[in-house]
Amino acid sequence: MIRVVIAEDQRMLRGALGTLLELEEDIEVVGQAEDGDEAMAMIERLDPDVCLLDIEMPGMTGLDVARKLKEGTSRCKVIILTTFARPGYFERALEADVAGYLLKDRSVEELAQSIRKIVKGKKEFDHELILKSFKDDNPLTDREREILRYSAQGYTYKEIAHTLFLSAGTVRNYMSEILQKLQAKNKVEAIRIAKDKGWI
Amino acid sequence: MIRVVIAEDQRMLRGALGTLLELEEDIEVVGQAEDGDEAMAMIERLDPDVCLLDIEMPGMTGLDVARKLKEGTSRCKVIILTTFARPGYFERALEADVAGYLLKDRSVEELAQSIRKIVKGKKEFDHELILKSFKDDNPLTDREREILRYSAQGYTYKEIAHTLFLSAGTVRNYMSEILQKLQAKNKVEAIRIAKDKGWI
DNA sequence: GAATCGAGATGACAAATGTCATATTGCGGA
DNA sequence: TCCGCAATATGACATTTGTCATCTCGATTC
Repeated sequence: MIRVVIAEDQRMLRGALGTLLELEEDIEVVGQAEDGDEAMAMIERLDPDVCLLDIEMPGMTGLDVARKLKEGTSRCKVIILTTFARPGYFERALEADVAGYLLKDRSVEELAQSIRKIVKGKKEFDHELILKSFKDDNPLTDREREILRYSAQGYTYKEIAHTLFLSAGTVRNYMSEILQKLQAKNKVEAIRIAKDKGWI
Repeated sequence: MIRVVIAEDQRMLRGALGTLLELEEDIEVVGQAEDGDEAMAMIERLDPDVCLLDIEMPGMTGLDVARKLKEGTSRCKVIILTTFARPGYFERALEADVAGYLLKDRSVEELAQSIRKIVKGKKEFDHELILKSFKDDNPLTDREREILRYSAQGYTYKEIAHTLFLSAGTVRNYMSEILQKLQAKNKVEAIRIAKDKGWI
């Protein structure tokens, strides 16, 4: 019997997934969490074979949970299950050594198949992801990403400079660089592009 | 037997929903669409009792479909089924005379109950929505919304002015007004706030 | 018919944003 | 050791953004 924990904040999908996986002969859903923190606690307590993690959840994201599990001693295999085919997310998932990264654009039946393969030690990544991740490499440095993130919150350069202990001019320079890299004509467009690709 | 069409772009949820509703004694899922246009065609062809429409789909949104159905002669009851408790969406749904507006934060079992009630002529709206819609009223005029939407795409005022046959100064004036209404200190923040509330 | 209102325009101004050239420092590799 | 690169800074500059007072031109209302 494969013991599974599901972490997904949207109740309808979480419940449906639970019911349908439970219908499979060889799978047992031992826990359902609605946010990252609950998932983390549940995995440590129940020691399942596999956990399914959504990325965008309140509190800890699925990627946060994956990173933490990697640091710890858990033997639980991690499957990221998300809507977003964003190369940025995928990269970060790879860094956290996940066993699978699957899109919600699959059927539950296919998901069950993937779970079985992963338990046997295989890796499963959605093809679409792999293709994208070659093309759309994040061109931004850490600093640039940080500045773009603050900008996206609505901070002015002066405020960002103050927060990061930089001069306002430097922040402007970074933004100038960002705009060129992303081929955007202004902040707003840069933010849109970067969000779209999952770079911030 | 209650005949239902489901329109939802995310395959996993669509499939799961289909399977689980099909398990109910009195419900029959007669069609599943993955975008708004397909849903529209399917509803006209199959004449179901109820359709479940996601809002954010490629092509026509669920709200678009609801509006079109209202104009036409279909007797099909519309249920909007979405993640977003945004007052803006809710208002627009009411204008399209939908029979239900439910969040994906419910279980499938509860959804089935709501479908039954709606078929009998009742209306079903998620309480959360109703509360929010009193508080967070959209303060923006149509013109202002339009301008903010263009801004959110990354257009400069000059470009927006050109598109809408206005002067650049007028566009700036509108934005100035928008910033005050939303209590934002700049464009970026205004866009963030408005998106958050579902106003654009 | 006068008062009022809303959409749109204008101009002037201040502040923020974006571009560019150039300088310093420190670090990692050949 | 020397080279090059990345991070940071500065100053000068042009452009865009945001604020405000004021104007015109229909509609609407009284």
